[in-house]
Amino acid sequence: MNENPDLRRATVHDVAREAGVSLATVDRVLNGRPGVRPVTAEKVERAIAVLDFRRDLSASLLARSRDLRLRFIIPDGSNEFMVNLGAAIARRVRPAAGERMSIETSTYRALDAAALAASIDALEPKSCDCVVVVATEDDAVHRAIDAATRRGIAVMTLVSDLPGSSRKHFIGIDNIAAGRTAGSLLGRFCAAGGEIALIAGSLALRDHRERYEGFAGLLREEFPRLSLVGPFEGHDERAETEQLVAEVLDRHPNLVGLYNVGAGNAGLIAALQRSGKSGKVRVIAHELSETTRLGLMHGVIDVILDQNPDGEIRAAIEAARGLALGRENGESRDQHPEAIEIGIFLRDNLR
Amino acid sequence: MNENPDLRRATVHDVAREAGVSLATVDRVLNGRPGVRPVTAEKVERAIAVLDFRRDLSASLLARSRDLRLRFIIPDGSNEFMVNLGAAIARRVRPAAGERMSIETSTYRALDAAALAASIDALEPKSCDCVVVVATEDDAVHRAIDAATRRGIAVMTLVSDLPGSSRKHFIGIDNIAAGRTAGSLLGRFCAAGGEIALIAGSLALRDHRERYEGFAGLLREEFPRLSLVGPFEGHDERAETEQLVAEVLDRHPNLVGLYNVGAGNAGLIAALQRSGKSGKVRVIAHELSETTRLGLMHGVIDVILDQNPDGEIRAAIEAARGLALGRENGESRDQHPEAIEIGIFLRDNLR
DNA sequence: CCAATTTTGAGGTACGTGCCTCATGACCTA
DNA sequence: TAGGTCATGAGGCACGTACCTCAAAATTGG
Repeated sequence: MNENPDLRRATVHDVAREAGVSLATVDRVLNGRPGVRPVTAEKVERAIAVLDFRRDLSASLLARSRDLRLRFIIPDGSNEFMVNLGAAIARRVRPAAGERMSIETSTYRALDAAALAASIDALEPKSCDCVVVVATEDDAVHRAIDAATRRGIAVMTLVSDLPGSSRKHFIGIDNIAAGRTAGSLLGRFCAAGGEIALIAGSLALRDHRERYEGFAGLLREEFPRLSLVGPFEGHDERAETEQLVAEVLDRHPNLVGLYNVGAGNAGLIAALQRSGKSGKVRVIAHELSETTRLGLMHGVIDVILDQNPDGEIRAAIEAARGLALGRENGESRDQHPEAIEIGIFLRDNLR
Repeated sequence: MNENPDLRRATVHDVAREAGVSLATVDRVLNGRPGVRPVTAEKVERAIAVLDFRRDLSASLLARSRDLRLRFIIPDGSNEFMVNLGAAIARRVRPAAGERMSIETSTYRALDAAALAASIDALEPKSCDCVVVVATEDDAVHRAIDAATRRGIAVMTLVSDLPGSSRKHFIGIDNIAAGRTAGSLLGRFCAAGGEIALIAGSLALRDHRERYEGFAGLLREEFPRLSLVGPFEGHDERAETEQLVAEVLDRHPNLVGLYNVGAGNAGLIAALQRSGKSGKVRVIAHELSETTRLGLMHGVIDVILDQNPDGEIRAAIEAARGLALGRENGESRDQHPEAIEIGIFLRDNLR
């Protein structure tokens, strides 16, 4: 049984009384308005700390009679994962509106870093409080993020990080751990030993590289009876991946396992089915989608590692609220958002 | 790019205008106060539907100047999972307070259905809006839940459901799917065939039974080369489970896999280590905890299926907000909370 | 049709915060 | 010391909803 000691949370009035100043001054400090001597501001800060005052976000947004404006910027195109991500965002628009958050989405041509940077630069603080971007590793993007931060827009990265920039949070999975998990599973699936092939989209992509490294490292450490073939790059293209996998299967007739760290799963599935090896080779791939779901159902794919777009979007929205609360305040009382878990799906626990 | 068509959400004022009644009448309808003719109420309901009016929960709680009161009732005792569940609740108390929700927890003696029922009966609608219980299958509990619902307290079940009662939602995993998933993994781990043992706490427990059935069914359907030994009941006791597992390992020297659907993992691990078979038998168990975490790290356990207490608590809180919004309204506009995913953990993706 | 009762309207105050104006006080500089 | 700038206080209105009172209107029963 928990009894709450302070039944009522502290309000700005309490802070004013505790600090021995007027409400107006507290307001000026809280909202970063000018005209407060450092000494006075310090008194207010102390009172805030003493009373553990936390601004009531709902009342705050109510008073401003404006919503917290959140914008997602994601790559467009046919990448099934990004489409799912967009759908996950759309799914959250209504519920978020109920909590006074308006969500907008814009897209940029996939891999077009300049376009992404331009999109970020176009944001004005008066119409956007927080932006969440699926970043590509690029200097222009890096600069755009820093500039947006300076303009007072909170920036977060999603799925793929841009460490070193002024982004407040990264929302996404640990791709090295994902690679190791795939290795751990495949190692147990193929206990008898043999060859395992690794397919990637491009090793220039940070997430693909990290998955590969985690996977290869784990096999080396724990399953010396398994030998790694590849990595091969299929550039996340259906046709190219299909041909690539067909060739690999052909050249390595005793292949026992296959790990695709990238996209292009439709091609992978087609090649496996065509070769007649479906079900005989253990297969792990990434991201739940219509395609991979079917792959699981038909027994072509054994395991899917998934980023859980819904969870990521939820975490992003929650983190945005957190940032909105602690903004402008001297102390950054932002807690890190919960880490995104790697979803592991077999045919039997498909959601 | 999404442009919001109706920039402003509808307010009670809009509803009053649309319905051609006064604000007071709208208020009476919205909050179920008496003194409104059915005809008039109908007009208001129509206006609400037309404008897609949704009460602003934050403003509502602000106006009432009281928080949404949520109570969790969970079993006490040494069950590590329940302790974790309690910790997950505690972790959410502060963040929830920031959204005007006060959370309290009470416990009852594990498996003591009468005590649970009494706890539920003791709740008054004026000090509790919503209660979340880890239910045991019992008629008295069933009745207590129905009575609470009649008193105007929303009830939800957590972890273990009580279907047929008036509980609004069940928050928990699909235990049949969990059992099937375990079977699917163990089947692939032990592709060469052999004997697999199943340990349960008690088959009288709904979740244990369901996991067992899912597991056994899947092995039968997909892995005929594997034969199931058991189920054996260890009553979720450390010592009893340890002795049980030791006996099973002794009597079945060629055992290739082991699935524990219940608790008592400390005993399981001890028995495996003592027998010298740790690492030679593939092991799947349930619930991340200090114990099972160590089991994973040391290679005694291969996979842990987890309920994700944090996710469950979060879902429960979100669902409670949803119920608070739609209460008293004629239409039940409650959407079902997201299903809880079965977490799958190996040594390599421990969170 | 009158009286009793029920239904409805009008308007106020409150919640915690944001934002505005205006007045007053303190401080500095010439 | 006068004139100016800057810091601070006092207070009000707004946001959307809850809840209250009081009066006016509509409906009902006899």
